[in-house]
Amino acid sequence: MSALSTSPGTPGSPLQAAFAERLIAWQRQHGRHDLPWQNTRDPYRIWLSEIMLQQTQVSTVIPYYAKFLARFPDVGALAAAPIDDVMALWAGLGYYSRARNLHRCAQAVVEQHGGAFPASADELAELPGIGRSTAAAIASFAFGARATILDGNVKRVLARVFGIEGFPGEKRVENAMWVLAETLLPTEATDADVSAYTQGLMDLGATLCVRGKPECARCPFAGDCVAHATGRQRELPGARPKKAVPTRRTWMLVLRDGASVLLERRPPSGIWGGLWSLPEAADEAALATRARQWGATAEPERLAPLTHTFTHFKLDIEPRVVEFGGGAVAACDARDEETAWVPLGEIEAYGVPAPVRKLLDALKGSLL
DNA sequence: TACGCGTGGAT
DNA sequence: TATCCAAGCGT
Repeated sequence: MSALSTSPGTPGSPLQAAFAERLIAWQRQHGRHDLPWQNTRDPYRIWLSEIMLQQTQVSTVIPYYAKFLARFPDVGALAAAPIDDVMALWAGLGYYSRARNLHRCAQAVVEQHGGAFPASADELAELPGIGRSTAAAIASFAFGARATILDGNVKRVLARVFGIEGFPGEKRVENAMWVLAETLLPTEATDADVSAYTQGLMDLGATLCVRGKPECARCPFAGDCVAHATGRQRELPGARPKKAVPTRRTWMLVLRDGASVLLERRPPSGIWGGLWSLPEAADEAALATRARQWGATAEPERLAPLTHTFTHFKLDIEPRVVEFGGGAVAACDARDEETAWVPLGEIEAYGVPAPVRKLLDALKGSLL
């Protein structure tokens, strides 16, 4: 007997029937209505925002969203842009496969759908970078489709209100939540505003039913909430299983020619896939060898090390700087598709990982 | 199916 | 400071 089948969220319960109606009423009065991607039904804008918001907080997304809209006002403009321009604009936002899929998706919409996003969640979910939840969000916001999302906000709300045990990242728990979320959708008969319902799910989780200190006193479901009734808000949803975070170490070469540095294009997959970064090596000696191969004559000098923490590992970066010894930049043939000499003042034109950007910004400051 | 994939905000 | 994890997806 699972927790789900004994909870107040059992299909047919009073709350199950009233959930959508109450949520929509709450959203209209207390939800968010002025985010930059709201008050439009333009699928392009909604899609762009939803991709950026994957695993990323609203406050972080806002400036990136504005930059993208200004540079790429519609899906055609984005599809026609070089991928390097897209990566450069995305740099700093993280999860770079999103940017590559964003570009691929724009091209698919232009080439396969005549420039118009398909209107159903099922069709949207076939496009690159659009999974089940994002497809439902776009379909409901842009087209009023009756489809449910299941993001981190919804998982938290469902786990608490309906008392669903277990870590929602676990497949078995997530599947149960998808089933429950489907049953909670407003019925066809009510002719409800599905976009208000979807926004309500997000808003409730983002503004009241937050992880730290949920504001149960203001919650429309407090009277029916399992977590509230049992004082288990802090324990629901179930925590992610702890795992040790490994530490990796890498040596980065700042090959400097005046105020320009050499950047390398990273492979399309893996960490920082598709971005431009400094040449790397696995140890000090290997880096010195690479420096000589580029034409450096002196030994690379130590710069202040930095650490960068990812979700799944910690990276210790040992930067070394050396003056380019080859004279003219053209001498080492470093201007192909994979390498580029970049003036420190033009780094933002390249997609560069956040810690590398910080390192180069500091170097630029020291040269002034 | 579990895991790899970024960065910065919140506590 | 350390830890968690945010409007998830692809493989």
